[in-house]
Amino acid sequence: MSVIPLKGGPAREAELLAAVLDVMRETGDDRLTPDAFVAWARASKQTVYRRWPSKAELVVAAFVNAVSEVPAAPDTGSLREDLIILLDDLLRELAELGDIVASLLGELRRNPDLAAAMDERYIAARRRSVLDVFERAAARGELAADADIELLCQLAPATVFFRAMISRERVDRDLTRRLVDRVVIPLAGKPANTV
Amino acid sequence: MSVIPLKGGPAREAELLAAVLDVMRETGDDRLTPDAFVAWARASKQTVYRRWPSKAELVVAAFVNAVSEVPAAPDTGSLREDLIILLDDLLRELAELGDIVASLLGELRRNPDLAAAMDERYIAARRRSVLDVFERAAARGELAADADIELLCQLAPATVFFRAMISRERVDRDLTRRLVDRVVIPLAGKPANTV
Amino acid sequence: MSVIPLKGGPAREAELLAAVLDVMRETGDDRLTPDAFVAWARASKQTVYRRWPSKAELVVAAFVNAVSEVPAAPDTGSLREDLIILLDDLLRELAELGDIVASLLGELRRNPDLAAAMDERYIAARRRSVLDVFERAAARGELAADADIELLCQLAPATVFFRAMISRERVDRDLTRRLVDRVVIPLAGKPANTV
Amino acid sequence: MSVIPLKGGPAREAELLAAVLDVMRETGDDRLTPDAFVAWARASKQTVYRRWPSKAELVVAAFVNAVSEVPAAPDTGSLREDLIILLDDLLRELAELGDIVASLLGELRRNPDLAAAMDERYIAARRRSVLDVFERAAARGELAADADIELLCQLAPATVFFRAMISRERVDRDLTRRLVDRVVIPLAGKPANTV
DNA sequence: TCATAAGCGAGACGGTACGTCGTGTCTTACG
DNA sequence: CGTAAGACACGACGTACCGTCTCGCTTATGA
Repeated sequence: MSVIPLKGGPAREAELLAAVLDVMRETGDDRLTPDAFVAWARASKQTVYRRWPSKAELVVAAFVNAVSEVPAAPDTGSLREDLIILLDDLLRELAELGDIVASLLGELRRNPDLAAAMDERYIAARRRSVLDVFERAAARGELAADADIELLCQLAPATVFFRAMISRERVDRDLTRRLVDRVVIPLAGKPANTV
Repeated sequence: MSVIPLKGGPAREAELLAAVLDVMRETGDDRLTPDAFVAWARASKQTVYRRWPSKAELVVAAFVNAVSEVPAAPDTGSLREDLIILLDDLLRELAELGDIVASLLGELRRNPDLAAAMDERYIAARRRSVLDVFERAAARGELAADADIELLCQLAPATVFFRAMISRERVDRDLTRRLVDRVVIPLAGKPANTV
Repeated sequence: MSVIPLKGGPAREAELLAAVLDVMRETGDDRLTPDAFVAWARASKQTVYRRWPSKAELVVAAFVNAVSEVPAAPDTGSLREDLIILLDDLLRELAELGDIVASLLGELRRNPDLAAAMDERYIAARRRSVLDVFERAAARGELAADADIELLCQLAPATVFFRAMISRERVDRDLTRRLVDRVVIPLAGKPANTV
Repeated sequence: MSVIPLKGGPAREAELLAAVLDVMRETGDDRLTPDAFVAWARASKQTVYRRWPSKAELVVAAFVNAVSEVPAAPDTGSLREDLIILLDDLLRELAELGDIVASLLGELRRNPDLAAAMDERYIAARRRSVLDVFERAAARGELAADADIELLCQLAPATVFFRAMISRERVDRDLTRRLVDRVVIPLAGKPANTV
């Protein structure tokens, strides 16, 4: 019946995860129904559910697969430049995958396993990148000794997320620069007047 | 059949909205089914759907109804105290209604009307409170002339939301105080006294 | 609000019953919903339900009201002519009100009160007419002494009803004449060969 | 979750149709609700609605399924005996399924597809049986040459239906014998032996 | 070379949520 | 008090969604 032989094995896995995003883009947003998905991917329900035991797990897997290709933390030698690069990356991500994140938040809240996977494979990874940037800046002596790095590294991403997810305000490169130049750098840097 | 006469009119509306949260608390989280709800509230589907054309609209209405009772912005005479009060209020709200917000974010993203209602009745109202606090502080001369108030007033709530909704980190009074003392006040305050 | 003063009293009753048939004719068939009815009749639910405790009772009342205007049994002096007149009357009735009868049969079957009302005010009345005709024929000596009048008087109406209600076959004046000339008269009349 | 595997395919179809009558018998009469039915049959709404697009179609299908098992027309060699067997069969059917027929008549009247199915699978099949009986009688020379067979074969069933459905009079074996002996046989038989 | 198993596409299925519609009761305001 | 207007409780009805299961086919691997 099928003229095109269908692949199996791990290659299929990536293909299916990519199909998740394709269907979401196609149909507009996060309205991904199993039937629509398997029809689009020419897959069987069994093939999908064998790998990911629920739709939420599938979507999380597709999401972390999509964002896992982002390169390592930048290292321009400047805290400001590194932060801007990271935040602009986040901007792009949310523009493309924000719908998925939003649709997952409810599910994550009541599924600890899923939340753990999302945290480990996405949140923690990004946090690591930001911390790397800050640690390099500290090594370069760009940071105040008493800077609350844990809080500092969260302020800008939190604000970007807040505006993208909750308050639905505009999020653009102007915002990321304001955050870096008026919030993070002033709080992180050695105060000029103490020199 | 019914021995207890049931209320009608606008009084019923508030009763129904309160019932939404009751059922959600009862059943654990956002699993509010129309049948369970009308059974709990001794209401008819029509009675509900006449007022709110979908479950999402009902839940949003219940949410904004629940948070609309919060009193006006605090005015202790101190920016720091005012901010701490506001953030601790936010803390309480998210502890109680965070599940609802999380479960709504996906829906809000694809329903502009719903997002508008949520923004107008919740986000914008809270923003107004924070802005009031900052404006009073400015009037008292507590703020630097060039402070980016729009950004400043968003940093702390955004971080609280981020940790409560996305990164699922602990959110407590210690956090709100760190945010005020190490982020908002340092960025807002006049650097005059350090000269 | 209403510029036209609305009637009350028994006159309204007949008006409402007539409205039942009007709405049924308007909307095609027996799909009579209480809301549609009261809107059409500019009446209140209470006004209707005070008089007829259920939709079925209302429809039965409207039906018997509609068919109660049929004149008395014919008396042409000829059994054949009388029967044809009666059957053609039945034909007209079913053409106009057959939908109502059909839609009522299920309800009548499980509502003895309704069935009794229908029987008394419609079935029995018609039966009386047919029996009258037969009795006059018997008085004229047109009937065989051993004719099973009870059965005879039912054959033709039963066949008309069967074709109109159950087998949905064509029912016309040709059929009524066949019934009279080939069934009822041969069975009722004195057999020619016995003369 | 389900430990007992459930059948699929065409076997399920007959099972479901049988369940319709079971539930109807259980709940008394035609009060068949989709929810009660699927619960009783351990079926899904989709499973039912995929096959029969409405409750009415389901009930009609269950009815014709139930009556389609009736054996072929009797052939005792005697028109009278054959007719009595057929009418007594009809009697049993109406005693068991009369409620269903009555509750369907309204729906059949406004749904031509349903009426066609009912006619083809029930009415026409029964008519064929009666015609067979008459044709065999004609072949045996039991019928008058000018007998209106089309009408004749309808008289007795019509009367049985009329009394069972419309006039709600008693329908028993005495009636069927009266119909055969005083109506059908006298009208059908050759008058030769009376000469 | 053939058979035995494992993965797959296809899709029916059980279960449940969701929103619409029909029926009869009740309340409110008006005449 | 009876009425018009219409909100309401109750429950039937049909659609959509999620995850499980079965069937037959293809493809690898084993004898």
